[in-house]
Amino acid sequence: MRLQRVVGVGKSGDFVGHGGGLLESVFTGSIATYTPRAATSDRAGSLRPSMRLSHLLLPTEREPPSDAEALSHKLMVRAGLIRQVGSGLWTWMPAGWRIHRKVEQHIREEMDAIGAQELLMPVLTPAHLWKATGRYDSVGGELMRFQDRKGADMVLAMSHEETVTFHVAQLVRSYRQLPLQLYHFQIKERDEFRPRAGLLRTREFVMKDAYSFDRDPAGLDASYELQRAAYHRIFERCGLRFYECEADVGMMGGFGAHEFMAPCAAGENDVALAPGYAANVEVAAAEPQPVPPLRHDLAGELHTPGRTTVEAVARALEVHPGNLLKAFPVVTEGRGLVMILLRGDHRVNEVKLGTSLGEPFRPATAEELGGAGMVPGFLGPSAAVLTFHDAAIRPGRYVTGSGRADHHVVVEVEAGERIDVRTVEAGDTVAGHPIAIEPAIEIGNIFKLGTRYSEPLGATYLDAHGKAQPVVMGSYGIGPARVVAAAAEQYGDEHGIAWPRSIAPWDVELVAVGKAGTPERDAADALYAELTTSALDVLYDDRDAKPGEKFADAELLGAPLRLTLGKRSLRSGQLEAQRRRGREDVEGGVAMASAAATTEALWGELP
RNA sequence: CGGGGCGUGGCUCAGCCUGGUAGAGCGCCGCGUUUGGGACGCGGAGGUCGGCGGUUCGAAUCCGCCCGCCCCGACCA
Repeated sequence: MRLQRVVGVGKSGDFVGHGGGLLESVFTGSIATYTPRAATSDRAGSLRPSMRLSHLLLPTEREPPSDAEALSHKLMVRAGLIRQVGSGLWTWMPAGWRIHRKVEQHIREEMDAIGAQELLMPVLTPAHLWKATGRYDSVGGELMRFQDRKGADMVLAMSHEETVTFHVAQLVRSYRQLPLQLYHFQIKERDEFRPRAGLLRTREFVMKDAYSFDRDPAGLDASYELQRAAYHRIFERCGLRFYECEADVGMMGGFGAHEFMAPCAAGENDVALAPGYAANVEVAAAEPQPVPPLRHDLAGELHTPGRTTVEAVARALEVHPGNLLKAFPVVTEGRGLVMILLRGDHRVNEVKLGTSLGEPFRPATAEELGGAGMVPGFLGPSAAVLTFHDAAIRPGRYVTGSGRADHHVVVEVEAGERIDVRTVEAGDTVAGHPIAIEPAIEIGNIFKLGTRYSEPLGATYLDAHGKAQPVVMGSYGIGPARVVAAAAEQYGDEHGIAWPRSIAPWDVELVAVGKAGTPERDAADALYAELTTSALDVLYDDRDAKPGEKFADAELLGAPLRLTLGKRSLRSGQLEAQRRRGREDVEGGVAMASAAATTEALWGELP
């Protein structure tokens, strides 16, 4: 079962800041301290339970920052959750940090539940660890490097494989100590080329990174599966729409990876989706859409003056672009000039191409093509150059560049070896189902690392036969800030953010309509006091502001339930209640006499 | 790093072309009237106009260099 929620570190539900007299600073709320709370599966963490808005630093804005484009960026700044410090650098304001901490806590509880142990490793890291694994040189400008006052090379960790493996190398000696899983929440520093979209891509962010250490690949498979299942529970608890998909292993190295993607308009990854299938387009493979056969009357060499693009040639010859072969010349270190042929209507996927080639490549220059006797714009298969055909190229007749200017030629392509390097397109099929392509933000990933780090860092253990074996590792990351931003993307509307209840900064916002000293305000004060003893965390808007402003701020901040108490309530004995998701009024309201219990029940039914 | 855009009070912006006492709305402070969807009146506070240099009698405005921020691309977990 889940951990019991423990509350009670804080002093009370209220805080009266400086400036109040002695009498005023006697707290005005009830004693929320040490109130036992029922464990609820999608509740997270222990935070100061309730709060008066008049004492909260919540810098809401009527207008979004002029440079914001992504919905989450606009809304999170407007709602007073985050403020920018520099490019890709953000401060979490108090309300926003509550959300972040709730996400962290869901993650923490699920990591603990699979037996992972929390520790904390430093950001500042001696460079020799990164030199040992080769990443000091291989990673590039994203890794922040500098020297300390003694002149020692240092890095700011962008990930902690090196550090955690360093410890395991020292501390784990025996197979009896394995398997082992360690994790922490720590700042990562990545000097991104281009931070963007508020929190979606930043240069500094908190990451939960977990690492598994096993005796052998079968053990890794088991650990990986534990993490995979925990990830599903975490993102479900956070209320996100998400899917797991096949991923490229990228800079982490290793031999297996899945990404957890949250679909949203501002997402910077494209994901190919079909029933039972989800894959980053960087790895996605699908059946291409068929093209009609090439016109029979075309044959041999064709005069195509000035037609240097697929589109121009197809239009001039009145054929489908898929009847052409497109040539994509690249240069690799190991193989020199290489020609990649694709169907004319397809686009090369550079990540897939890199994976297929197994080495870095760059586009060939005009000079290099000229040196090989080729004319840009009229490229085609050439016996002189190593050539690969994309998997979508079926045997048949195609129009392709002839190798000399202003001429194309019809060629017969036969069956043969293929590599899959094209970008899949909406409408291609997987197992007969057409795929859709959707933008998404990566909120987590899991990698099978194998011995990529344990070998260079000497992380070995003695097996039952007394023989040294490298520890087999996995690595598992989640960016809580991206989880928060993804929720804002998915549940934001023109009024603000309708948080899933499990990560909302407060469970309920109580809006007092009526200024201080009125009977309705006194009633609201009393209700707040009562609610602070319930299982719910309440934000009490006790400001002397216009009702419209309070409602607008409540909708911006997005507590899943809003209670309103005003004169009407005193007359009717009913509070008004509105569910934030869909801005839907609770029919009949909530009886003041049993407000706490009813509100808890209502909250329990929210998404 | 390539292309584009922008930097004027806490926020959104005008003023710049055509040089001449720094403006508006919102927000903030005070007083009053208001009070169920971002009210109104009166009075206030707040800005080295991103920085440095140049031109000029005079620069937010013109010129040069630099810095910062955003978007697209490249790149990237």
